[in-house]
Amino acid sequence: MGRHSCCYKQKLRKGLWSPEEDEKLLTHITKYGHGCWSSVPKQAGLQRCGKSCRLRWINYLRPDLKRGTFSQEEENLIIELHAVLGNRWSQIAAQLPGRTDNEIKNLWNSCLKKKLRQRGIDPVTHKPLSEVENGEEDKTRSQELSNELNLLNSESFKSDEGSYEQSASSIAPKAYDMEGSSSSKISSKNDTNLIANCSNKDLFLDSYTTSCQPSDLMGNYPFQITDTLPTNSNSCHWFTPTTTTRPFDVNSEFSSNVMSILPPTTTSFLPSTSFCYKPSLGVPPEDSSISAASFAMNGPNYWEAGAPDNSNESNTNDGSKELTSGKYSVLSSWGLTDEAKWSEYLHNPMLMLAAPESLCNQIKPATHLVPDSNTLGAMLLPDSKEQPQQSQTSRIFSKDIQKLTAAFGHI
DNA sequence: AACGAGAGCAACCGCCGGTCA
DNA sequence: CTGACCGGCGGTTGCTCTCGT
Repeated sequence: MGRHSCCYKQKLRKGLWSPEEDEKLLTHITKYGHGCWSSVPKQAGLQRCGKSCRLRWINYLRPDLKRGTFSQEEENLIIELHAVLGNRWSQIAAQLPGRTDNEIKNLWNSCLKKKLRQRGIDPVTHKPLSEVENGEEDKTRSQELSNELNLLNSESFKSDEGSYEQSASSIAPKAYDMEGSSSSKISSKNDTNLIANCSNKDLFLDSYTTSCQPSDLMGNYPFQITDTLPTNSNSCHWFTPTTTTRPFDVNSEFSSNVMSILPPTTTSFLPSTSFCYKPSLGVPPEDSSISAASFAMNGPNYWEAGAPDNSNESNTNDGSKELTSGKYSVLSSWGLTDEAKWSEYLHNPMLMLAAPESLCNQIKPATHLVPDSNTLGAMLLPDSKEQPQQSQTSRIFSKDIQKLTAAFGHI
Protein backbone atom coordinates (compact mmCIF):
# COMPACT_ATOMS: atom_id res chain seq x y z
CA MET A 1 0.00 0.00 0.00
CA GLY A 2 0.97 3.59 0.08
CA ARG A 3 2.38 5.58 -2.69
CA HIS A 4 3.07 4.08 -6.00
CA SER A 5 6.70 3.22 -6.36
CA CYS A 6 7.19 5.58 -9.26
CA CYS A 7 6.02 8.44 -7.12
CA TYR A 8 9.06 8.13 -4.92
CA LYS A 9 11.37 8.76 -7.76
CA GLN A 10 12.84 12.16 -7.85
CA LYS A 11 13.54 14.30 -10.85
CA LEU A 12 10.18 13.44 -12.27
CA ARG A 13 8.25 16.29 -13.68
CA LYS A 14 4.80 17.01 -12.36
CA GLY A 15 2.09 19.34 -13.33
CA LEU A 16 0.91 20.33 -16.72
CA TRP A 17 2.32 18.69 -19.77
CA SER A 18 4.23 20.77 -22.23
CA PRO A 19 3.59 20.45 -25.97
CA GLU A 20 7.05 18.92 -26.29
CA GLU A 21 6.20 16.22 -23.80
CA ASP A 22 2.94 15.57 -25.53
CA GLU A 23 4.73 15.27 -28.80
CA LYS A 24 7.22 12.80 -27.38
CA LEU A 25 4.57 10.66 -25.81
CA LEU A 26 2.34 10.75 -28.84
CA THR A 27 5.16 9.87 -31.16
CA HIS A 28 6.34 7.05 -28.99
CA ILE A 29 2.96 5.45 -28.52
CA THR A 30 2.03 5.91 -32.13
CA LYS A 31 5.20 4.13 -33.14
CA TYR A 32 5.50 1.44 -30.54
CA GLY A 33 2.29 1.36 -28.57
CA HIS A 34 2.37 1.86 -24.86
CA GLY A 35 3.24 -1.65 -23.80
CA CYS A 36 4.34 -1.44 -20.21
CA TRP A 37 3.47 2.01 -19.01
CA SER A 38 6.24 2.08 -16.49
CA SER A 39 8.79 1.81 -19.27
CA VAL A 40 7.13 4.32 -21.54
CA PRO A 41 8.64 7.47 -20.02
CA LYS A 42 12.12 6.09 -20.25
CA GLN A 43 11.69 4.91 -23.81
CA ALA A 44 10.00 8.13 -24.82
CA GLY A 45 12.55 10.28 -23.08
CA LEU A 46 10.16 11.79 -20.63
CA GLN A 47 10.77 12.83 -17.06
CA ARG A 48 7.42 11.52 -16.00
CA CYS A 49 6.17 8.48 -14.22
CA GLY A 50 4.39 5.81 -16.17
CA LYS A 51 1.16 6.56 -14.50
CA SER A 52 1.34 10.14 -15.55
CA CYS A 53 2.02 9.09 -19.13
CA ARG A 54 -0.86 6.70 -19.10
CA LEU A 55 -3.18 9.35 -17.75
CA ARG A 56 -2.04 11.88 -20.27
CA TRP A 57 -2.58 9.45 -23.10
CA ILE A 58 -5.97 8.28 -21.94
CA ASN A 59 -7.34 11.68 -21.05
CA TYR A 60 -5.80 13.87 -23.66
CA LEU A 61 -3.65 12.39 -26.40
CA ARG A 62 -5.69 9.39 -27.45
CA PRO A 63 -6.72 9.95 -31.05
CA ASP A 64 -10.26 8.73 -30.63
CA LEU A 65 -11.13 11.33 -28.04
CA LYS A 66 -14.03 13.57 -28.69
CA ARG A 67 -13.23 17.03 -27.53
CA GLY A 68 -15.59 19.83 -26.87
CA THR A 69 -18.68 20.34 -24.83
CA PHE A 70 -21.04 17.58 -23.99
CA SER A 71 -24.21 17.41 -25.97
CA GLN A 72 -27.57 17.30 -24.27
CA GLU A 73 -27.88 13.66 -25.22
CA GLU A 74 -24.59 12.88 -23.60
CA GLU A 75 -25.57 14.72 -20.45
CA ASN A 76 -28.84 12.87 -20.29
CA LEU A 77 -27.09 9.62 -20.79
CA ILE A 78 -24.60 10.36 -18.06
CA ILE A 79 -27.34 11.24 -15.62
CA GLU A 80 -29.22 8.09 -16.27
CA LEU A 81 -26.16 5.96 -16.29
CA HIS A 82 -25.21 7.47 -13.00
CA ALA A 83 -28.58 6.53 -11.64
CA VAL A 84 -27.82 2.97 -12.58
CA LEU A 85 -24.09 2.70 -12.09
CA GLY A 86 -23.31 5.29 -9.48
CA ASN A 87 -19.86 6.80 -9.51
CA ARG A 88 -18.43 4.16 -11.78
CA TRP A 89 -17.06 6.71 -14.11
CA SER A 90 -15.10 4.31 -16.21
CA GLN A 91 -18.18 2.27 -16.94
CA ILE A 92 -20.18 5.35 -17.69
CA ALA A 93 -17.42 6.55 -19.96
CA ALA A 94 -17.53 3.25 -21.78
CA GLN A 95 -20.99 4.18 -22.97
CA LEU A 96 -19.86 7.50 -24.31
CA PRO A 97 -17.37 6.92 -27.10
CA GLY A 98 -14.64 9.48 -27.13
CA ARG A 99 -15.26 10.62 -23.60
CA THR A 100 -13.02 9.85 -20.68
CA ASP A 101 -13.99 8.93 -17.20
CA ASN A 102 -12.15 11.97 -15.94
CA GLU A 103 -14.06 14.23 -18.26
CA ILE A 104 -17.35 12.76 -17.21
CA LYS A 105 -16.42 12.91 -13.58
CA ASN A 106 -15.56 16.56 -13.92
CA LEU A 107 -18.76 17.29 -15.74
CA TRP A 108 -20.73 15.55 -13.08
CA ASN A 109 -19.06 17.30 -10.21
CA SER A 110 -19.06 20.71 -11.74
CA CYS A 111 -22.26 20.82 -13.67
CA LEU A 112 -24.66 17.94 -13.61
CA LYS A 113 -24.88 17.72 -9.86
CA LYS A 114 -25.92 21.31 -9.75
CA LYS A 115 -28.45 20.84 -12.48
CA LEU A 116 -30.04 17.98 -10.64
CA ARG A 117 -30.18 19.88 -7.40
CA GLN A 118 -31.79 22.79 -9.16
CA ARG A 119 -34.43 20.40 -10.33
CA GLY A 120 -34.99 19.12 -6.86
CA ILE A 121 -33.21 15.85 -7.40
CA ASP A 122 -30.62 14.51 -5.07
CA PRO A 123 -27.63 13.77 -7.27
CA VAL A 124 -26.54 10.94 -5.03
CA THR A 125 -29.75 9.03 -4.75
CA HIS A 126 -31.52 10.42 -7.79
CA LYS A 127 -34.53 10.80 -5.63
CA PRO A 128 -36.44 13.97 -4.92
CA LEU A 129 -34.58 16.08 -2.43
CA SER A 130 -37.65 16.42 -0.29
CA GLU A 131 -37.83 12.71 0.19
CA VAL A 132 -34.18 12.45 1.04
CA GLU A 133 -34.38 15.35 3.43
CA ASN A 134 -37.34 13.84 5.19
CA GLY A 135 -35.17 10.97 6.10
CA GLU A 136 -37.61 8.48 4.74
CA GLU A 137 -35.09 6.93 2.55
CA ASP A 138 -33.93 4.33 4.96
CA LYS A 139 -37.43 3.21 5.67
CA THR A 140 -38.26 3.13 2.02
CA ARG A 141 -35.19 1.24 1.14
CA SER A 142 -35.69 -1.29 3.86
CA GLN A 143 -39.21 -1.83 2.69
CA GLU A 144 -38.16 -2.09 -0.90
CA LEU A 145 -35.39 -4.47 -0.09
CA SER A 146 -37.78 -6.60 1.82
CA ASN A 147 -40.17 -6.59 -1.10
CA GLU A 148 -37.39 -7.46 -3.45
CA LEU A 149 -36.33 -10.40 -1.42
CA ASN A 150 -39.90 -11.56 -1.18
CA LEU A 151 -40.24 -11.35 -4.88
CA LEU A 152 -36.99 -13.08 -5.48
CA ASN A 153 -38.20 -15.87 -3.31
CA SER A 154 -41.58 -15.94 -4.83
CA GLU A 155 -42.43 -18.52 -7.40
CA SER A 156 -45.49 -16.66 -8.36
CA PHE A 157 -43.68 -14.20 -10.48
CA LYS A 158 -45.07 -14.43 -13.92
CA SER A 159 -43.36 -13.37 -17.03
CA ASP A 160 -46.16 -11.47 -18.58
CA GLU A 161 -46.10 -7.78 -19.12
CA GLY A 162 -48.67 -7.13 -16.47
CA SER A 163 -46.67 -8.73 -13.79
CA TYR A 164 -43.67 -6.82 -14.87
CA GLU A 165 -45.54 -3.62 -14.47
CA GLN A 166 -46.56 -4.72 -11.09
CA SER A 167 -43.20 -5.92 -10.05
CA ALA A 168 -40.66 -3.96 -11.91
CA SER A 169 -40.40 -1.28 -9.33
CA SER A 170 -39.54 -3.71 -6.66
CA ILE A 171 -37.98 -6.66 -8.34
CA ALA A 172 -34.54 -5.29 -8.75
CA PRO A 173 -32.21 -5.14 -5.83
CA LYS A 174 -30.60 -1.81 -5.31
CA ALA A 175 -28.20 -1.02 -8.01
CA TYR A 176 -25.67 0.27 -5.63
CA ASP A 177 -25.27 2.05 -2.43
CA MET A 178 -26.22 5.49 -3.50
CA GLU A 179 -25.69 7.10 -0.19
CA GLY A 180 -22.11 6.52 0.75
CA SER A 181 -19.43 8.60 -0.79
CA SER A 182 -17.38 5.53 -1.35
CA SER A 183 -20.26 3.66 -2.78
CA SER A 184 -18.83 3.31 -6.19
CA LYS A 185 -15.77 1.57 -5.04
CA ILE A 186 -17.73 -0.77 -2.91
CA SER A 187 -20.30 -1.54 -5.50
CA SER A 188 -17.82 -1.82 -8.28
CA LYS A 189 -16.40 -4.75 -6.47
CA ASN A 190 -19.71 -6.42 -6.06
CA ASP A 191 -21.49 -6.70 -9.31
CA THR A 192 -24.26 -8.43 -7.54
CA ASN A 193 -25.70 -5.05 -6.94
CA LEU A 194 -25.27 -3.81 -10.42
CA ILE A 195 -28.83 -3.91 -11.30
CA ALA A 196 -31.01 -1.24 -12.68
CA ASN A 197 -32.83 0.30 -9.88
CA CYS A 198 -36.34 0.41 -10.97
CA SER A 199 -37.49 2.23 -7.91
CA ASN A 200 -35.01 4.94 -8.28
CA LYS A 201 -35.47 4.98 -11.97
CA ASP A 202 -39.15 5.46 -11.58
CA LEU A 203 -38.62 8.32 -9.25
CA PHE A 204 -36.01 9.73 -11.46
CA LEU A 205 -38.17 9.64 -14.48
CA ASP A 206 -41.11 10.89 -12.55
CA SER A 207 -39.10 13.94 -11.87
CA TYR A 208 -38.40 14.64 -15.46
CA THR A 209 -41.25 13.25 -17.40
CA THR A 210 -44.88 13.95 -17.14
CA SER A 211 -46.79 11.61 -14.90
CA CYS A 212 -44.64 8.71 -15.72
CA GLN A 213 -46.03 5.55 -14.26
CA PRO A 214 -44.44 2.15 -14.42
CA SER A 215 -46.71 1.27 -17.27
CA ASP A 216 -45.59 4.41 -19.00
CA LEU A 217 -42.09 3.31 -18.53
CA MET A 218 -42.87 0.33 -20.58
CA GLY A 219 -43.48 2.80 -23.31
CA ASN A 220 -40.34 4.70 -22.63
CA TYR A 221 -38.48 1.50 -22.22
CA PRO A 222 -39.98 -0.23 -25.13
CA PHE A 223 -39.73 -3.69 -23.75
CA GLN A 224 -41.97 -6.54 -23.25
CA ILE A 225 -41.20 -9.83 -21.77
CA THR A 226 -41.14 -12.31 -24.54
CA ASP A 227 -39.52 -15.34 -23.18
CA THR A 228 -38.98 -17.08 -19.97
CA LEU A 229 -38.08 -20.39 -18.59
CA PRO A 230 -40.59 -20.75 -15.85
CA THR A 231 -39.39 -24.14 -14.84
CA ASN A 232 -36.08 -22.71 -13.94
CA SER A 233 -35.79 -20.79 -10.77
CA ASN A 234 -33.16 -18.70 -12.48
CA SER A 235 -35.34 -18.06 -15.41
CA CYS A 236 -34.33 -15.18 -17.51
CA HIS A 237 -36.90 -12.81 -18.88
CA TRP A 238 -36.06 -11.21 -22.11
CA PHE A 239 -37.17 -7.73 -22.78
CA THR A 240 -37.87 -7.07 -26.33
CA PRO A 241 -38.39 -3.67 -27.77
CA THR A 242 -42.00 -3.55 -28.71
CA THR A 243 -41.78 -0.76 -31.15
CA THR A 244 -39.29 1.08 -33.16
CA THR A 245 -39.43 3.84 -30.65
CA ARG A 246 -36.13 5.42 -30.00
CA PRO A 247 -35.62 4.93 -26.36
CA PHE A 248 -33.74 8.12 -26.30
CA ASP A 249 -35.76 11.09 -27.24
CA VAL A 250 -33.41 13.83 -28.21
CA ASN A 251 -36.08 16.38 -27.77
CA SER A 252 -36.64 15.55 -24.20
CA GLU A 253 -34.11 16.89 -21.86
CA PHE A 254 -34.53 14.05 -19.51
CA SER A 255 -35.87 11.25 -21.48
CA SER A 256 -35.28 7.66 -20.67
CA ASN A 257 -32.56 6.10 -22.60
CA VAL A 258 -31.21 3.70 -20.14
CA MET A 259 -33.17 0.57 -20.00
CA SER A 260 -33.97 -1.13 -16.77
CA ILE A 261 -31.95 -4.19 -17.13
CA LEU A 262 -29.93 -6.57 -15.20
CA PRO A 263 -26.47 -7.26 -16.39
CA PRO A 264 -26.33 -10.63 -18.02
CA THR A 265 -23.39 -11.62 -15.96
CA THR A 266 -25.32 -11.02 -12.88
CA THR A 267 -28.68 -12.21 -13.98
CA SER A 268 -27.34 -15.59 -14.72
CA PHE A 269 -26.81 -16.39 -11.18
CA LEU A 270 -29.27 -14.30 -9.40
CA PRO A 271 -31.15 -16.60 -7.19
CA SER A 272 -34.46 -15.95 -8.75
CA THR A 273 -36.10 -14.26 -11.61
CA SER A 274 -33.79 -12.25 -13.72
CA PHE A 275 -34.17 -9.85 -16.52
CA CYS A 276 -32.04 -9.74 -19.54
CA TYR A 277 -32.30 -7.66 -22.56
CA LYS A 278 -32.95 -9.17 -25.87
CA PRO A 279 -32.84 -7.12 -28.98
CA SER A 280 -35.67 -7.45 -31.33
CA LEU A 281 -36.48 -6.79 -34.91
CA GLY A 282 -36.69 -3.17 -35.71
CA VAL A 283 -35.66 -0.40 -37.93
CA PRO A 284 -31.99 0.08 -38.27
CA PRO A 285 -30.65 3.51 -37.63
CA GLU A 286 -29.88 5.62 -40.59
CA ASP A 287 -26.27 5.83 -39.77
CA SER A 288 -24.51 2.58 -40.24
CA SER A 289 -21.57 3.58 -38.14
CA ILE A 290 -22.77 2.29 -34.86
CA SER A 291 -21.28 3.65 -31.74
CA ALA A 292 -21.89 2.41 -28.28
CA ALA A 293 -23.96 5.46 -27.62
CA SER A 294 -26.01 4.95 -30.70
CA PHE A 295 -26.55 1.42 -29.65
CA ALA A 296 -27.77 2.66 -26.37
CA MET A 297 -30.06 4.96 -28.26
CA ASN A 298 -30.94 2.91 -31.29
CA GLY A 299 -29.23 -0.33 -30.82
CA PRO A 300 -32.04 -2.52 -29.61
CA ASN A 301 -33.93 -1.73 -32.71
CA TYR A 302 -31.01 -2.41 -34.86
CA TRP A 303 -29.58 -5.65 -33.75
CA GLU A 304 -32.00 -7.98 -35.33
CA ALA A 305 -32.32 -6.08 -38.51
CA GLY A 306 -29.85 -8.42 -40.07
CA ALA A 307 -28.81 -11.96 -39.74
CA PRO A 308 -26.38 -12.69 -37.01
CA ASP A 309 -22.90 -12.28 -38.15
CA ASN A 310 -21.10 -15.37 -37.13
CA SER A 311 -18.11 -14.76 -39.24
CA ASN A 312 -16.02 -13.94 -36.26
CA GLU A 313 -17.23 -16.71 -34.13
CA SER A 314 -16.00 -20.14 -33.57
CA ASN A 315 -18.57 -22.78 -34.12
CA THR A 316 -19.15 -24.73 -31.04
CA ASN A 317 -21.87 -26.82 -29.70
CA ASP A 318 -21.78 -25.46 -26.25
CA GLY A 319 -21.74 -21.82 -27.10
CA SER A 320 -18.65 -21.22 -25.10
CA LYS A 321 -16.23 -20.43 -27.83
CA GLU A 322 -17.55 -16.97 -28.31
CA LEU A 323 -15.42 -16.01 -25.42
CA THR A 324 -12.31 -16.84 -27.29
CA SER A 325 -11.06 -13.40 -27.97
CA GLY A 326 -9.67 -11.06 -25.42
CA LYS A 327 -10.67 -8.21 -27.57
CA TYR A 328 -13.84 -9.10 -29.29
CA SER A 329 -13.15 -8.46 -32.89
CA VAL A 330 -16.56 -7.14 -33.64
CA LEU A 331 -16.24 -4.37 -31.14
CA SER A 332 -14.36 -2.05 -33.34
CA SER A 333 -16.99 -2.36 -35.98
CA TRP A 334 -19.53 -1.14 -33.51
CA GLY A 335 -17.49 1.89 -32.78
CA LEU A 336 -16.51 0.59 -29.42
CA THR A 337 -13.00 1.14 -28.39
CA ASP A 338 -10.36 -1.36 -29.19
CA GLU A 339 -9.72 -1.63 -25.53
CA ALA A 340 -13.09 -3.13 -24.85
CA LYS A 341 -12.47 -6.53 -23.49
CA TRP A 342 -14.64 -9.43 -22.81
CA SER A 343 -14.28 -9.02 -19.17
CA GLU A 344 -15.67 -5.56 -19.56
CA TYR A 345 -18.62 -6.99 -21.36
CA LEU A 346 -19.19 -9.57 -18.79
CA HIS A 347 -19.24 -6.96 -16.12
CA ASN A 348 -20.87 -4.16 -17.96
CA PRO A 349 -24.57 -4.23 -18.56
CA MET A 350 -24.46 -1.31 -20.90
CA LEU A 351 -21.92 -2.91 -23.11
CA MET A 352 -24.08 -5.94 -23.17
CA LEU A 353 -26.87 -3.69 -24.20
CA ALA A 354 -24.81 -2.59 -27.08
CA ALA A 355 -23.91 -6.05 -28.11
CA PRO A 356 -25.04 -7.17 -31.52
CA GLU A 357 -27.37 -10.04 -31.85
CA SER A 358 -24.62 -12.35 -32.83
CA LEU A 359 -23.17 -11.76 -29.45
CA CYS A 360 -26.45 -11.84 -27.66
CA ASN A 361 -27.34 -15.10 -29.23
CA GLN A 362 -24.24 -16.50 -27.78
CA ILE A 363 -24.77 -15.01 -24.42
CA LYS A 364 -28.34 -16.05 -24.31
CA PRO A 365 -27.65 -19.71 -23.78
CA ALA A 366 -25.39 -18.73 -20.99
CA THR A 367 -28.16 -16.96 -19.20
CA HIS A 368 -30.84 -19.40 -20.05
CA LEU A 369 -29.17 -22.64 -19.52
CA VAL A 370 -27.07 -21.93 -16.57
CA PRO A 371 -29.04 -22.36 -13.44
CA ASP A 372 -26.18 -22.46 -11.06
CA SER A 373 -22.63 -21.45 -10.68
CA ASN A 374 -21.30 -24.89 -11.38
CA THR A 375 -22.90 -25.10 -14.75
CA LEU A 376 -21.93 -21.61 -15.58
CA GLY A 377 -18.43 -22.20 -14.46
CA ALA A 378 -18.27 -25.30 -16.57
CA MET A 379 -19.57 -23.52 -19.58
CA LEU A 380 -17.04 -20.79 -19.25
CA LEU A 381 -14.21 -23.07 -18.45
CA PRO A 382 -11.34 -22.33 -20.75
CA ASP A 383 -11.19 -25.12 -23.24
CA SER A 384 -7.96 -24.50 -24.96
CA LYS A 385 -4.58 -23.10 -24.36
CA GLU A 386 -4.75 -20.63 -27.18
CA GLN A 387 -7.42 -18.64 -25.43
CA PRO A 388 -5.69 -17.00 -22.55
CA GLN A 389 -8.07 -14.11 -22.36
CA GLN A 390 -11.00 -16.36 -22.20
CA SER A 391 -9.29 -18.27 -19.53
CA GLN A 392 -8.65 -15.15 -17.58
CA THR A 393 -12.13 -13.89 -18.07
CA SER A 394 -13.54 -17.18 -17.05
CA ARG A 395 -11.53 -17.19 -13.91
CA ILE A 396 -12.69 -13.72 -13.09
CA PHE A 397 -16.17 -14.73 -13.93
CA SER A 398 -15.98 -17.81 -11.83
CA LYS A 399 -14.75 -15.76 -8.94
CA ASP A 400 -17.75 -13.54 -9.25
CA ILE A 401 -19.94 -16.56 -9.31
CA GLN A 402 -18.39 -17.81 -6.17
CA LYS A 403 -18.80 -14.47 -4.52
CA LEU A 404 -22.39 -14.25 -5.60
CA THR A 405 -23.13 -17.75 -4.54
CA ALA A 406 -21.64 -17.00 -1.19
CA ALA A 407 -23.52 -13.76 -0.98
CA PHE A 408 -26.86 -15.20 -1.88
CA GLY A 409 -26.51 -18.56 -0.33
CA HIS A 410 -29.08 -20.93 -1.71
CA ILE A 411 -32.13 -18.84 -1.94
C1' DA B 1 -7.40 48.08 -13.77
C1' DA B 2 -7.65 45.24 -9.74
C1' DC B 3 -9.70 41.91 -7.15
C1' DG B 4 -12.38 37.92 -5.71
C1' DA B 5 -15.63 34.21 -6.58
C1' DG B 6 -16.91 30.55 -9.17
C1' DA B 7 -16.49 27.30 -12.99
C1' DG B 8 -13.99 24.18 -15.65
C1' DC B 9 -10.42 21.25 -16.28
C1' DA B 10 -6.00 18.64 -15.94
C1' DA B 11 -3.39 16.16 -13.11
C1' DC B 12 -2.16 14.02 -8.84
C1' DC B 13 -3.02 10.94 -4.90
C1' DG B 14 -4.21 6.89 -2.62
C1' DC B 15 -6.07 2.63 -2.84
C1' DC B 16 -7.21 -1.86 -4.83
C1' DG B 17 -6.89 -6.15 -7.38
C1' DG B 18 -4.20 -8.87 -10.49
C1' DT B 19 0.14 -10.74 -11.94
C1' DC B 20 4.48 -12.62 -11.53
C1' DA B 21 8.93 -13.88 -9.81
C1' DC C 1 3.00 -18.27 -0.13
C1' DT C 2 4.60 -13.70 -0.27
C1' DG C 3 5.84 -9.31 -1.59
C1' DA C 4 6.93 -6.17 -5.30
C1' DC C 5 5.21 -4.28 -9.24
C1' DC C 6 1.76 -2.65 -12.30
C1' DG C 7 -2.58 -0.96 -14.32
C1' DG C 8 -6.75 0.94 -13.25
C1' DC C 9 -10.13 3.51 -10.71
C1' DG C 10 -12.37 7.17 -8.05
C1' DG C 11 -11.57 11.10 -5.06
C1' DT C 12 -9.34 15.26 -4.58
C1' DT C 13 -6.47 19.19 -5.46
C1' DG C 14 -4.90 23.09 -7.62
C1' DC C 15 -4.35 25.84 -11.65
C1' DT C 16 -6.40 28.78 -15.22
C1' DC C 17 -9.97 31.29 -17.09
C1' DT C 18 -14.14 34.04 -16.96
C1' DC C 19 -17.15 37.15 -15.07
C1' DG C 20 -19.00 40.43 -11.95
C1' DT C 21 -18.03 44.17 -8.84
